Amino acid sequence: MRHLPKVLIVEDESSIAELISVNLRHNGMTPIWAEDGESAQREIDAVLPDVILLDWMLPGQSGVTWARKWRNDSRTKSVPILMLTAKSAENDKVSGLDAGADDYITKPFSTQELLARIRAVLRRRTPEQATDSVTIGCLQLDGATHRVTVMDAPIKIGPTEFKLLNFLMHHSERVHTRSQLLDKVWGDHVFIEERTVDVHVKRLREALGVAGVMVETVRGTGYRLTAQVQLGSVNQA
Amino acid sequence: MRHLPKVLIVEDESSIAELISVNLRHNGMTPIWAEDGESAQREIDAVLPDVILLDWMLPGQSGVTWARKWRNDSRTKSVPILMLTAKSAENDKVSGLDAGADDYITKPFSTQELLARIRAVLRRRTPEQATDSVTIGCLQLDGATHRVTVMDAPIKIGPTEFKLLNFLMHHSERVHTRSQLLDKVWGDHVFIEERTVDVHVKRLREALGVAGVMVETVRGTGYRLTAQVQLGSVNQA
DNA sequence: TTGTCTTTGGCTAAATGGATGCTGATTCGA
DNA sequence: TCGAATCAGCATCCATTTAGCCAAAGACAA
Repeated sequence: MRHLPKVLIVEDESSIAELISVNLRHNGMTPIWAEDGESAQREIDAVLPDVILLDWMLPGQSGVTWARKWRNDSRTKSVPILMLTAKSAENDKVSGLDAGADDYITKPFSTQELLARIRAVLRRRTPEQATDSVTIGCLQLDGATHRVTVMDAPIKIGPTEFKLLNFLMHHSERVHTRSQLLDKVWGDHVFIEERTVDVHVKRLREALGVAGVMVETVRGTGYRLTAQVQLGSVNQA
Repeated sequence: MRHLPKVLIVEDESSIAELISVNLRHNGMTPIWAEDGESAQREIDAVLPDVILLDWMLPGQSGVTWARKWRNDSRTKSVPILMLTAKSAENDKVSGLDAGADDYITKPFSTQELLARIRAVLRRRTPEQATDSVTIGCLQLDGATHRVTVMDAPIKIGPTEFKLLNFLMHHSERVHTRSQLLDKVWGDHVFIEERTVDVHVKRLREALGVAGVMVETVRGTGYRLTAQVQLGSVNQA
């Protein structure tokens, strides 16, 4: 059973917020209302929502400011934001998307459209990022502290390589195609060339040093992390 | 040869359709153009496309209607649909998402974006290949890790030999003619010399080392994988 | 701004796939 | 039993595919 998606509505007009809430509730979602950015922040601190509906016009700081703030916070970075903009002011769209909104909806909007778009962003699978620690062979990764050690020696590793390694270690001894890696590590809404995975694999190997050989290429298929490193070719002598 | 993804473009404006077609063709896809829903339906009946690009505004029934129809048809149910919506008609953008579209793109769009989304949608929908594992005698093949072991020793094997072995192991103790193998392992659309199977069987035997004898030749017929290896020659005894 | 990280595209080396022709083995009829 | 016909094994060549790698451009944060 899937949990009910929590939708944080940041909207100063209570009538609109109420209207949206009723609709969301009728469609199996849990609305949470905040009338300004500050209280929205408190709600986010308490429970991380699945989607944020953000009014462009808010008392105090504008919605764009909050969007940018949340987008920069690692905790809320991956929460989709839908901007509600008045009229179809083109500039709003630009700055809204610029601030990191995932979509924008112009008021007045039909509830059908709103629901459809919320569902659309919910449908996107966010990348899996486990935060526990794993050990594979001489490799050790701590999800909480973002630290990787090879034979107890800490190594320097970039953010993407970390995410990639995190996924591979949680799903080791198994081949992943580049597509699967893009979906699982980057998320399925990103538009990235498959070959880009190669580059990150290369850099991951580089960063791992001697343990780099644990990242194996499975030609024609993808990549695999293994503890059982093939030392030489084992076919007939 | 990998099959080119077929993209059905349902768009009444020939200039746009042409533009998209050119771009698709340049990126290794096969565009098929239909002016309206009816002809699109005919194209679908003929050959099932891999993706449908559907204009929201169509003569006759609107795109949403067709999307819903295709989404409910078992044959087309799993074909991803990308809706093309006109930006000017903000209010009309009651999205086709609820009708079952997988994504939507607002016109005008960049060709980059269009291609990226098509690729993303193709990636997402690609079914996983069988990843179970089989054991025949001392031979073991694991689809998930893409590994083959002979007496627990991993062996090096190329993609085609892997597929061949995978098939043979799933259908062991049975003779397969060369053309059956071509159909089942290579696919029934390829045109390859039957003798080429011999070459791959040879390479497979080589890769299997001592277990190579498990791949038996049935003269005049084809090949068979067996656990009960005949040790001596079986001529007149 | 600068420096770091990400992404892309191109180039190259290596691996792989497929065809072909030769050779040895097997079958079968005379 | 011999010899022709057939069939599979095998080596090798060439074209294609694929992954590694690099450099440059873009994004982004400090």
